[in-house]
Amino acid sequence: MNVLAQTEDILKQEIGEAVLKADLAAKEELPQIILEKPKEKAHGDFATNIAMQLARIAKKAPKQIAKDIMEHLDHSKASISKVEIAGPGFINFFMKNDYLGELIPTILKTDENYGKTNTGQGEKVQVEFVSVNPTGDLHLGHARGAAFGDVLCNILAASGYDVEREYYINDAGNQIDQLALSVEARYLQALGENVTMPEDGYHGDDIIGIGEKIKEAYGQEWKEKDRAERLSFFKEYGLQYELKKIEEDLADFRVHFDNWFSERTLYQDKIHDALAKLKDGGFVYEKDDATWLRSTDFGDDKDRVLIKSDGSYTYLMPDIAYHQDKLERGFDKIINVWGADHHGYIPRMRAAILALGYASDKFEVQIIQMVNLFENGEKLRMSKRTGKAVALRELMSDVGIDAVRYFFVTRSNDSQLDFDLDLARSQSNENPVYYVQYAHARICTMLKQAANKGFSFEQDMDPTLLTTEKEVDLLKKLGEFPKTIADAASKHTPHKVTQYVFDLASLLHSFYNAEKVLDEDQPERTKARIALMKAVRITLRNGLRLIGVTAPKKM
RNA sequence: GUCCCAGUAGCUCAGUUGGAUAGAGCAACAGCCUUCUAAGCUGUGGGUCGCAGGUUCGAAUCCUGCUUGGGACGCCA
Repeated sequence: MNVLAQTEDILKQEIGEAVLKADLAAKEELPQIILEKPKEKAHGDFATNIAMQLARIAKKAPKQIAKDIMEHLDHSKASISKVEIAGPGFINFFMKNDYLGELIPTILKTDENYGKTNTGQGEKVQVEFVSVNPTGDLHLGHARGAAFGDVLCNILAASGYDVEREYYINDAGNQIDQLALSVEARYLQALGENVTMPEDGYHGDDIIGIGEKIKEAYGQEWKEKDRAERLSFFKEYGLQYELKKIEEDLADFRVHFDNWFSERTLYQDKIHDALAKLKDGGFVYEKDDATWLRSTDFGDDKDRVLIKSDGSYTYLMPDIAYHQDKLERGFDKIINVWGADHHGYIPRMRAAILALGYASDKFEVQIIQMVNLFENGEKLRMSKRTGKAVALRELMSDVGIDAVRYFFVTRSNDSQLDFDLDLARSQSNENPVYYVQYAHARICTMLKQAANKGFSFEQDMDPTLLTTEKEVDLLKKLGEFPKTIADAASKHTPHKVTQYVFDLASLLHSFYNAEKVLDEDQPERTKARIALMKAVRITLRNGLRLIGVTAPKKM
């Protein structure tokens, strides 16, 4: 499936044997052989720095070592066409690139599976993301987390990991009581009463909508009722309303979850179990009428309250129980996608996990840095409280789902993102998503033309006819796709997929302008190029699918 | 004050677990549509990789200090 990786593996092995044959190092001294793809084409298909690494062990100059290795290489076994020594001791390999011939048939055959590998080997990974409190609209920052988490899951799944997507619903505790109070205020306001919003209430427009809806459905009915009963009803009503809206917004954003986990379910016994376990370990103590976790034993900079002096839990306590639950479900790794404002929370969570007796490397947090929104050259401040935040829904209809998703996964997650609304809105070449989609649409048009002109789509084409520089560049890039995805998956860097897809589109456009695909005078070459175009189309589409962006047939 | 993230071309950002002459898009400039989609292509200019030390054959990358911007430091969530 991954022909490029096979070529690399064989070459690495052959280098290793050459080192041994040249008697430069003993087998156990042999460092890991690293092949890199040189930036300069003139430096070959692969390069290795092994000679420099061996300089100490072999006690020879790197250039001499490189020469020794070169003389002991089996060229035919490793499909090498030429070897050069360059710079301080790099060995550059120019490959026969036979594998490129197999590439197109492989891609056409595997089609929508091209790019999938089993590098994850079925490792069970759970990704928990978004997990917004059901107290307001999803805004820009959440959208970035949603896009990141979703694409991360996509590439993990494509690389043979066993992935589960989970959303943690904070449907218990203080913020949900505040939601009930906010709904109450909006309801009474809808009835024309002059009530002020609670101090810690939620001021979003959506809550106003809830108040209106309750008024429409029930009129004055809830105003008359007992307050506790009323608040209890408003709490459930508001929660269901908010959750439904969040789920719909996410679905429209093409983000779906396998599991929606309710915080409330922890209150049956899981919190007690977790607390008991922490107590058994001796990591819990009482002070000032509160119950504390001695998280400083595990690297936190201060101890943390688990149960407040009024007897209620802090946010941390159920969250510890939640993480214990997740770990007990047998995942090899749980990845949490959190906003930048929660990064200070990591040490205490990690401490709790250690206190519970789990290995801390099973727990990973990906921090999504802030999104700064710009409009008319001015920075807009986002805040849930002021209700001025740009909602995801608004953004999707404004800018388009493809552009939003693409934009968010273009940047590395741990770097802040400036989102220019005017730029994202503009349906022009400034927007990179069109560039990639256009490449796909272009190929589709070509293939349609090919069919109209009666060119055959047979797979019996001759790949050796693809010899121009642009063709070879395209082929090599196509061959890198599975490795790129696997790499992005293992390093948890979805933005590498966006980068790849952009590079491939760029090569396609360049090829398109330099060479004509459909040429009646050269039927055999045309056949080969049509096959190449089909392979590029498949790869672009698969890449875009991983990002969650559509691949239009025409634009 | 402590901790986390970032500082790379005018702007927004990449930079392959330390590699060769640091890249892309946008912006600027000059070209390319009787030819499969010009939402495209080709070329040019543009850099003290925040600053200063250190580690080594080699540092944008690793270490230390400093500096700038953002964020977090609650018996809120």
